[in-house]
Amino acid sequence: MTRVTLQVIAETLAVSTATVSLALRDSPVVAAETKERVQRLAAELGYVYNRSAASLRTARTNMVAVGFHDITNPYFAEVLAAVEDAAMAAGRTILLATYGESLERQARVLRTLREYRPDGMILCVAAGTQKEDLAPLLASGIPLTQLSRETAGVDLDFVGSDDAAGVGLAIDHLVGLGHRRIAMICGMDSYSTGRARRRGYCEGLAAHGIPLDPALMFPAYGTRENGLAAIQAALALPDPPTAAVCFNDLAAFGAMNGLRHLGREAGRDFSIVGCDDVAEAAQWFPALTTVRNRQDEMGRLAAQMLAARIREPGLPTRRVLLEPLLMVRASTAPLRERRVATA
Amino acid sequence: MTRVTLQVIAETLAVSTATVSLALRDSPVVAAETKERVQRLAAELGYVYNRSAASLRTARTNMVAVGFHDITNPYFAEVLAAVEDAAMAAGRTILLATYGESLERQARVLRTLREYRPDGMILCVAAGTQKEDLAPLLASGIPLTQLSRETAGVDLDFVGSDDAAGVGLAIDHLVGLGHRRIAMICGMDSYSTGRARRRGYCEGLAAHGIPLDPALMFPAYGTRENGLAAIQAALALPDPPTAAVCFNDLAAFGAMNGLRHLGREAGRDFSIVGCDDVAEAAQWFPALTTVRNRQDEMGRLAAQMLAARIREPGLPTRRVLLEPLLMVRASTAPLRERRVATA
DNA sequence: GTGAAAGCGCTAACAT
DNA sequence: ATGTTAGCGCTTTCAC
Repeated sequence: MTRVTLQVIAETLAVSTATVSLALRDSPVVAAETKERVQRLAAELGYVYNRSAASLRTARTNMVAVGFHDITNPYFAEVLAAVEDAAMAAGRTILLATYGESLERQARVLRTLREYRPDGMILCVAAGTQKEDLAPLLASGIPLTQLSRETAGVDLDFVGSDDAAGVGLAIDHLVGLGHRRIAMICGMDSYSTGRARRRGYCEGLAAHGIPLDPALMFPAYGTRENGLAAIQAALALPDPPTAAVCFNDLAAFGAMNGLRHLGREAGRDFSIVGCDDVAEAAQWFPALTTVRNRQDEMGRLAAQMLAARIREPGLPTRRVLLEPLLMVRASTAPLRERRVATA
Repeated sequence: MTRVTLQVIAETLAVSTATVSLALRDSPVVAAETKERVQRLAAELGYVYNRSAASLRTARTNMVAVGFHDITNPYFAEVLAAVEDAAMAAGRTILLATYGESLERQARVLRTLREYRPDGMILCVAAGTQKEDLAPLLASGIPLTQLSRETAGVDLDFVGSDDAAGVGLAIDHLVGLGHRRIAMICGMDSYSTGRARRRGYCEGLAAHGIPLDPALMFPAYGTRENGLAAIQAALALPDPPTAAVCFNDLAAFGAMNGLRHLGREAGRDFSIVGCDDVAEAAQWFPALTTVRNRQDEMGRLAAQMLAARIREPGLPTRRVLLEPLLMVRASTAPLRERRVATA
């Protein structure tokens, strides 16, 4: 069984491969009757277009490479789904790779992705990524848009959310409820969202005249486990907080859980605000008050911005910050003085 | 700025492209000194291997196409992460596409994926997929392994979990706690996991001599929303259940939530068992008793089975069912007669 | 409206 | 140890 290529269709039909190629792409220049015959035979023989071959010729692959640090975090899974959807709608397929927070693995992965010659890339970089880490990519001039996390000093399209503003919303809400000792749980300085959210925290407190207490900040990656550990540490403090804003929902879930281990409950005798608004946030008990970061829109926008740049590489660079939205639910409550309940 | 290919390296160094090609792949046949020079110049010029070109020649792409119905469900996101990890470790990159439960979109997607000439495919098919839907793939002979959901009547590698056994474990557990009116929440007959889990439900009840009550089955896709709706319907029954096993964790979360809307609580006055054991299951309140389906192993195994078949296409077909494991946590409790509490 | 021919960048025989 | 040559399957001028 010989593999079926344009060649064999051309020969069987006694036309040229050029004609077959045109016919299969439904070119108006080919006679309707010829098109018809070609297309029928192609279907009959089970012809499958070979994109590698076409790419070699056209220098277009219709692939978008997506490099994410983590797709196990529901937030990024949701963003990825949106990217995939938008890309597919535009006729492009996703080439996917992940690297955790490893710069070394990220470097390897980015190189490999590049070898496939995607038409563009969408990246959410690993923590600690510097301008230099992206140098090969930058030099290659491949259309590139950064998503969620941005790298300092590079002139690239970027779509993320206004993280500082988002945390600001959370602080305003908590202060409005009477809280003044507010912890910041998780987030790190090694990636932009961590920095921005910390900034939002600091500025938010300042705006309300609340002095910053470094003891109330618990830097760590935003995971369930770290959220749990942080809340425990926070409540062990001599002068513990009465509320916390968390770097992301995962950390918030962990924190709410940790609270429970200590016989406390978010929304009753402690207040927790998350960040992201993943699908399960609304379903938790108590339902999580959190900052919505619009993963659908972020993914879709990233795909569209990339598409625009592929179409027109000379475009000025865009940096879009999605407006966050506070979703007030049940994990926050007015401050009430805790009665001393030491058994 | 002319693009750098083997050709230009060859010319600058006054050697042949064959030598350059060999040298870059670190072939032992090339003189060490030559290799050295070639590799240095390549690095200097920022040469990037062109896999499209290589693929055309070698008929290998080192891509694995992954077609999933949904990556927004944390279960599949976790499986995907495991697949990606294993594939990357074996030097392959993931080409990703999703299609929800749409057969029409699935058909398009599968065709597109095939055009990229991946070395193999890993598929979790859309609900309702029949043998005929996979016919083009089957005919093409591309290495293919099915994951989680299997299609009746096709002779393909498959890795999933022993879903019937898993639900059996859940039923045993609930019956052991004294429950006899046990609902089955979500799951549909249009995909194999739905069928298998329903079978596990029926057989589990039968094994304990409990008659099957069709009114206690609530077929639907396994989503949070459907789980919530189902539990409400279940509790509105004249003779309501005292426990439920859910098609998956998402449905279980929805059900626990629905319970709460009705003033009830899983693990106290109702028992809920999930299926999958996604990351948040252990963190829920109450922590979800659920059947662990080992997404890590499933993803890894799928990648490995596919790799084996790529290496040796003649291999006999394998069908592996992972042994499920019941994780007993806090959402289940001994049956106690409800005091009539109608206000 | 269709065909001939060249070439995208690489690898694999085969020759030297 | 290195070079020559052909060709993977497609698209694109350019002729006719």
